[in-house]
Amino acid sequence: MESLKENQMTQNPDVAGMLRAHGILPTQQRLMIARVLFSRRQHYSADQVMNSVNDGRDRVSKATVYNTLGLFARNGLVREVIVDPTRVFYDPNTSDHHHFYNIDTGELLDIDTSDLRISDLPELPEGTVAAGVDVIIRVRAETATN
Amino acid sequence: MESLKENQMTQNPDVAGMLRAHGILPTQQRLMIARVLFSRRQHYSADQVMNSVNDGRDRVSKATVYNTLGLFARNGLVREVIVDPTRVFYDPNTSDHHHFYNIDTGELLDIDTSDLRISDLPELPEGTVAAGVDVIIRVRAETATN
DNA sequence: GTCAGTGCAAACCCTTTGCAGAAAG
DNA sequence: CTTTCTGCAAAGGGTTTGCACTGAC
Repeated sequence: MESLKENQMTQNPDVAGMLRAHGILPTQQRLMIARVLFSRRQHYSADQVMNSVNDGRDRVSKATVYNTLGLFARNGLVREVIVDPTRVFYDPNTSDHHHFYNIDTGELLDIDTSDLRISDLPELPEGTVAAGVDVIIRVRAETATN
Repeated sequence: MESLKENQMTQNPDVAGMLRAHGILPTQQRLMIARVLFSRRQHYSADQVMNSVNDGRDRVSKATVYNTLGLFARNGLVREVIVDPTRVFYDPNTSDHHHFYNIDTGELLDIDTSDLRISDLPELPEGTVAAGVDVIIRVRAETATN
């Protein structure tokens, strides 16, 4: 039990604390979902989270997965990435960065802010305040014969 | 009949020709949809196109609206803008440009390329070729209490 | 014991599809 | 006349919701 806990800790520094820090009560299901997101630190669709969480014996329902991801996003624990009209991706990396999106494979990759500079930001439309900047570089598989 | 045609021409330079130039057979319904897109030159969700096209007496079915917008997008007549997981926007402006998206109102505004410069584009992931760059500046209504 | 969280299934909404009838060339 | 397009209604797929049960504190 102690070793299990230690093992988890190495991969996921205090997930429960992260949840609390974002005003989220750390329940079992939420912890399971958060561990998936923060151990691999990739991008996940709700469906992928569903599968990753439920490959073991302990199960989390679909409704809870969706509700929890929405909760995490609202509270700033993860970032929603909108690149595909058919599904939302959740990104555990909330620091300022951008994305490659492979339209053939559905793969999503981070682009560090230092690798892409935006200058001459235009004035915002009247009566609005900035809420975020998303840069998506769409790519295709080179071999795509199409 | 002549004056009607002239009137349309002022707003929409040769819509039929545009369709043909993109390899699209200009049928009545497609012309009606294209006229909506190219007379006001704004951004439309499929539903907004549906409503605009069908405010008159001549009607176009929902299936045809969706299929036609998809066809237009595949053939490069319009650009799909993915900013909201709940709906796709269609942009009759196919020149290189970016967008403001008001997450409160759903309003979409163009940003000219000259008003926003991207430099230091990172190397593409191995085995991929560029397919497009989308920059979305998300804004909120200033007064949003939320 | 009280209140928030969870699970299930059904509801939702946008979008796509199957197929018969209509229109275009 | 042949081929493509259109319309309708039904299916599809990701996401949300209603409500009773469970678990957290």
